[in-house]
Formats: sequence, structure tokens, C-alpha cells
Amino acid sequence: MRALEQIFHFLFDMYGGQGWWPVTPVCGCRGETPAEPIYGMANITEKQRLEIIAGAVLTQNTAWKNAEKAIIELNRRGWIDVKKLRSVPEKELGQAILSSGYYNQKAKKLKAIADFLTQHSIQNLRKMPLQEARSLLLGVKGVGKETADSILLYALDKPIFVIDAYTRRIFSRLGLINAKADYDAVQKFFMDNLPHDVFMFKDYHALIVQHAKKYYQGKSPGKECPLVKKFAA
DNA sequence: AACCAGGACGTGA
DNA sequence: TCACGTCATGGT
Repeated sequence: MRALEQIFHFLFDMYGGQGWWPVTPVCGCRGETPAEPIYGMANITEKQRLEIIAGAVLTQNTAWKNAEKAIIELNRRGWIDVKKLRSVPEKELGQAILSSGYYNQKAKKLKAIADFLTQHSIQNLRKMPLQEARSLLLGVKGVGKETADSILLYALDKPIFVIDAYTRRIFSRLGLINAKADYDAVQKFFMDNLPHDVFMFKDYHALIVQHAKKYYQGKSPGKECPLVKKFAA
């Protein structure tokens, strides 16, 4: 099964490297605030890792643009900080992230994660074996499989493949997975057929989102998708 | 003006 | 296990 690797290269040639996770310029922490999202992120800061974790929650079933506004507001208030997230009243936190939708639930989730990070620091989580960190994350209320895996991959640099609704749409359309397959089965399929490379995993998922936004929204998903004629079974 | 966005969780069958 | 309701703002 080389299809998955071939599709990655096809998408990479088509769109180029995506440089996910998109860290906001205001969380730059590199002296100057860059005008555009930072690509590569080999030496990301602790604060940026926390911003990614918060972003993973804020973008749940929400357009990234709306989540991003909330992230910028959190930065503006100086709340991309574990202690701040814990100490600020939940109601105020909700107001700060209003634009991301589900703001009451997400305020609770951010607090739950902040509490969790007090017990298990980002540094410790990074040193931890993948599965151990994963099960700990899944124990946090509001953190499901996709969010946990997004955090593991993009904030903690762990080699795990993120599955989302877009992944299902594209690859079931190609006939490579069953549309009703559960999260773990789809993830296993990708991880069994790809080298476990963190940078590739990051860009692959980002490319899937980019591609899906172009060809898999609206009525008749996948209509003009160039992957279909080349890779559909 | 419906419809949907880079989901997760609680509930009842 | 599985289907379904709930949470909610902002763009098309």
C-alpha cells in the first residue's frame, strides 16, 4: 500500500509545505512579531506549545478563523499561561473566547487542561512515551481522540496521525477507508502504511485540511478532486 | 436564511 | 455499541 505516501507527495507538490500548527504572530516570542504564521517551528517556545493546546480545543467543530480570534484575544489579555487560565474566573474566560463558539464549554475545557498541565507539565509530557501521554490527555474532560492527537503531534512533537472529518471524507471517497470506520481503525490504517515521521505527519494532516477545504465542501463533495481520478480504487 | 465549521460528551435504546 | 441531542459564534 504505497497509495498513502503517493497521495502525500501529490498534495505536497500541489500546495507546498503548510507549516502547521499555525502559531499566531502575537504569540511570536521571537523578538519581532512575524507578519505570517511561522513555518517549520523546530524550536518552538513553551508558550507557543500552550497556544497550540488551547487552539486544539478552541477549534473543535469550529471554523479556524473564529478560533484564531479567540486565541488572539487570550494573548492580548496575557492568558496564554497555565496559572492565568487557572486563576481567571470561568465566566471571564468564556467572554474572552466568545468568538470560538461553545464558549461556556470551552472555558471549562481550558481550565481542565490548565489543571492537568499543573500536574503534568508540557516538558514532562514531551519526555513521556507516546501512549502514556495520550491516555493521560484522554483523561482530561473535553479532550477527545482528535484533540489529544493534535496536541501530541503539534504541541508535543509526538509521531501520531490525526484523524478528522476531512480525512474521512477524502479517503472514503477514494475508497481507501470505510466511511463508517471508527477513529482508531482509520488511524491504524494511516500509521500502518506510513513512516512515523513527525514533520510528515504534521504536514500530511495540514494538507488534508487544505485540500478538503478546496474540494470537499458544498454539495457534491469531491466533485473536481484531482485525487479521485489518480487514486480512487 | 439555512447551513456548516480542523468535536466531545451525556443520554437512552 | 450506536444514534441522537446539546453546545454557539461567525462566515457564505
